[in-house]
Parts: sequence; C-alpha cells; structure tokens
Amino acid sequence: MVDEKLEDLFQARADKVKALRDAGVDPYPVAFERTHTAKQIKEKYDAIEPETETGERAAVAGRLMMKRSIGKLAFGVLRDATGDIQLFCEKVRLNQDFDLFDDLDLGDWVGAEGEIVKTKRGELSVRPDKVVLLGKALRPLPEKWHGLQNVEQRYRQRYLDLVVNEDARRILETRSLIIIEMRAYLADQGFIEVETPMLQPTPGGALAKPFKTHMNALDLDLYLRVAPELYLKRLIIGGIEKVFEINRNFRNEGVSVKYNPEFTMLEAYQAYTDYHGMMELMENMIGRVAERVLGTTDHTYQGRAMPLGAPFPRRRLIDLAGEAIERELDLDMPIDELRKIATDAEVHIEPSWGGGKIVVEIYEKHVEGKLFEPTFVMDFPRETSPLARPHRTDPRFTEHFDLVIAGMEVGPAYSELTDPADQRARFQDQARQRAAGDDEAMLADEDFLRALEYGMPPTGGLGFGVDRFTMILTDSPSIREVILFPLLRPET
RNA sequence: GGGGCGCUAGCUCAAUCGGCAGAGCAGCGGGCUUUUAACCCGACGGUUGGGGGUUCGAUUCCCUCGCGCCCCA
Repeated sequence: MVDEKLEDLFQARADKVKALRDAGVDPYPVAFERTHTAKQIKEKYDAIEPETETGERAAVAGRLMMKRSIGKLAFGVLRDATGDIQLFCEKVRLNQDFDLFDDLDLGDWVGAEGEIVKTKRGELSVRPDKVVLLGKALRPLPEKWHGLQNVEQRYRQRYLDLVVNEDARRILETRSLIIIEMRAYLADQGFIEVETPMLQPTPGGALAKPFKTHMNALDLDLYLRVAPELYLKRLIIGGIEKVFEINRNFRNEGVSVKYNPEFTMLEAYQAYTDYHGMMELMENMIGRVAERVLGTTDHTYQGRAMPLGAPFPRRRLIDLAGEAIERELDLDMPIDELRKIATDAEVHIEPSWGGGKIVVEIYEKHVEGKLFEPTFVMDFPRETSPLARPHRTDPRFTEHFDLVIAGMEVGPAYSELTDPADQRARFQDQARQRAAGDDEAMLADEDFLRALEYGMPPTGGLGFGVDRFTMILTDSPSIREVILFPLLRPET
C-alpha cells in the first residue's frame, strides 16, 4: 500500500520499472558476481596518485547513494557493507549502459564492472564499462545530507536508519563485537554455552511480571521467561561446573530509556565460587571486552569519564542508602522508625514491607541513579533476594550484589542459595508477599526444589544486561538505540 | 499513571502579533567530460498527525484523540 502523498514519486519509479521490462531489462535480477568490496579497493589502491589507471578490473555492487551527472560524464557513489566507492561513468565507455545509469534513482541497488582508477581530483573509483540494475527502489531514500532524523521513523524503519546514518551501523557492529568478545572471554575461562527454555510453565529467576501465552497442542498455559536462572542452576546440579547463556528475557513492564520488554541477558554460573568470584569475573570480563572493542578501558559515557578497568569499588547497599540520606540505617531498627526515616526521605513505602525492602527502596530512590562509575552494590536484605545465599557473617542479608553503571543496574550476582529447605522457605515468603499484592513476587517452582534436593555445590552466579552494557560502550543515551527493533505501539 | 515537548512536501527544516503555507535536498524537463551535499535554467510537489471548537480568517489560540521523545511516580 503506497502512501497517497508518495504517489507521484512512487509512480515515476514504477514507470521506470515498466520501461525497463519493456526494454528487456530485469529490474530484479538474480545474483551478481562481485569481485571487490569498497574496502578491498581502498585498502589496495588508496595511496595511488590522481589520474592513475591501475590496470586492475573490479566488479562492485551496492546501493546508489549519490549521483552527479555532468553531460556525457557522471559520478555515482555505491555503498556496500564495507563502505562507499565512487563510480566514474563515461558515456563513450558505457554506451547504452550510460543511459541506464543516468536513469537510476538514489536507493537503487547497482552493480558495475570496470577498471579501478583514480580521478583528476583524487577520488578512487571504478570506471565501469558495464552497469547493471540489481534491485529497483520504488521509494525515495531520506535526504542525503541530513539523513533520517525523525526518531520514531528511525526505530520503525531501522533499515533506513542503517542505510543513511553511519552511527546506526556503528552501534550494530559494536554490539556484535561485544557479544563475540563476551563469548570468547567466557569460553577462555572454560564456560560452556547452553540454551534453556524461553517458554516456561513456572516463570522464575527474577522479580518481574511475565508475559503469558498458551500452547494449543498441550492445552497448556506458559510464560515467556523473565530469566533463565532456575534452569541454569539445574545444570550446575547436573554437574556442569561452568555454564552460561546469552539470550532474550521478557518482562511485562514499562518501556523507558533503560527498559525494553524484551532484552538480552547473559547469565553465568560457576561451581565452587561465590559472589566475590562473580565480582572478579564481571570486572575482568568488562575490562577485557572494553579493551578489545574500544581499545581502552578509559571510556567516556555521555560526556563523563567512565573507567572500565578492574577493580570496581565494592560498597554495602545499606551503607550507601544511609550515607545518601545522612541517617544510620540498621535492619534491627524498629519498623516504625525505619518507615519514618523512609517517609522523611520522600520514599514511598507500602504497609506490607519489611525493613529490608524499605532500605532497598531508599537505595533505589537516592543512590542507584547517581552511581556513575561501575560499582558493586553488595549485600541485599534477605527478604528482597529470594534466590541468594544468606550472608556468611550476617544472615539478615544475602550475598547478592548489583553491578551499577551510569545509574543503571547492569547485572545482579549471588552466592547462590543451595539449601533446599531455605529455598522452600524463601518461596513461601514470596507467596506471602504475592498475597499482600506484590505481583512481581516469585512463584514457587517445585521442580526446581526437587532438583535442589539432589544436592547443589556452592556456586556463584551472575546476570549481565547486554543491552545496557552496549549502551555504555556505544555511548548511547537510550536502550532503543542499541536494540534494532525496539517495541513501539503499532502505527495507526 | 502525572507533567513537559514534538508531529508542516518523500527527507531536513522555516513561516513575525491569528492574515496568500515557503526553502534546500530528492523526483520531473533541459544544459554541461573531473564531480565530492557538483553547478545553472524551468516546471511540479501540501487534508500543516486525526477530529472538533473560537474567529471574517487557524500551521498559529482552545478541547480531544493518536503516535513519539524526555522527566517524574
């Protein structure tokens, strides 16, 4: 369906398609034998003098991004995946193909074959004696100089963003490199990559609202996973000592500059270690990925210095919360006193909340968003962390930390809870919180409890938000810049 | 959920106090054998996001709906 306003532009190009077909030219031909990419030509011949003929022929292909026609001479710029290359078209050399070239539109896919030359003005070019249309564009590209600025259109039509905005391509490529380097790092450490269910009968592993779906064949209600955690722990129980997964999670929550309903998470589990081991793993992985992808750990994010080299500061959550509001906080305080402190600090609290939850809320309101440089925020209160082991010296807390970067929770990690009786008690506590109205509280997973009852070794586990980390490394202010097709309401 | 901002030609943007909706690019026709956002000449291109209201007259003021962005909860 063609937009009415587009009709004239569209029709002109559709007429060209018909004219080409009438002339026996296929506007959508099969395949093209390319011999060189733009980058290959530039790497080999960039240094040659102006007005040089190399004697080497090349067949190049790409999208026509610019066209400058000067009588019996015309210049074009082809963009392929590696970069741009100029076509230097002479009528005397191209004959009837010159008219074909002259009639091309910006946005058309084009193949050209000829000698690699450098023009008088020093532009490395292919001087074709043959030009073919490889795919006709019926719709016009966005403006050649300003590109596509409309944010909504950039997200809805990411392909256009990629065609005209170099930054969109840079982010896509950087994201790919980040994931490659994360995998390489974990593989070097002896981790095995697995895939676990995205469709789960009992959603678990995170405090989050799931998406619900239904399987017709088994007449079964299922949930899109909010986390792979409970399955990866089953693998640790199965004796897989180092395991990780990089895959999508789905959370039925809002959309913002740092939340997308589907997002990519790394989770890794390692037997015989604890959350201190996970801190080292995380900071070493981040440092190495930054080094490999950016070439440095001295990074800048949104105009502020962002040091990504290990080690990162380790701070207790309750201390940070107390410092922020200039009050001494203690989980043994009478609950009414904690409530008053929270209220005085303009933190909204619910009557059902215990002291631990209140302290976390104070932290989230007054600390998290302000932590800029990478920081490990340690020791979440027991009631707020139902899958983490009690702290070894203070069981009111758990051995649970969040890595916070640029005010964002990039990943949590625990010394995992391996005691099945304690895990069952935590699920029961979650059920109470759910009954009190918390629809993010975890559901008991009996199958997971059964697995735990077979015995689980001491284990450290971590989660790591790939999208948010990519935001940091690509200096993107919004998660929608690093997710190719972020969720938007459908167009009306 | 609340608040703020935005939506004008295919794209990027203008439009004074409420007074004939403009430009550049793209596209179309013509010219040009060394361009680099080529240049020159000509013609074309609009439901100003949708709907409603106020007004002699609305891109402009008001209401409402849609979509997006940002901030807050």
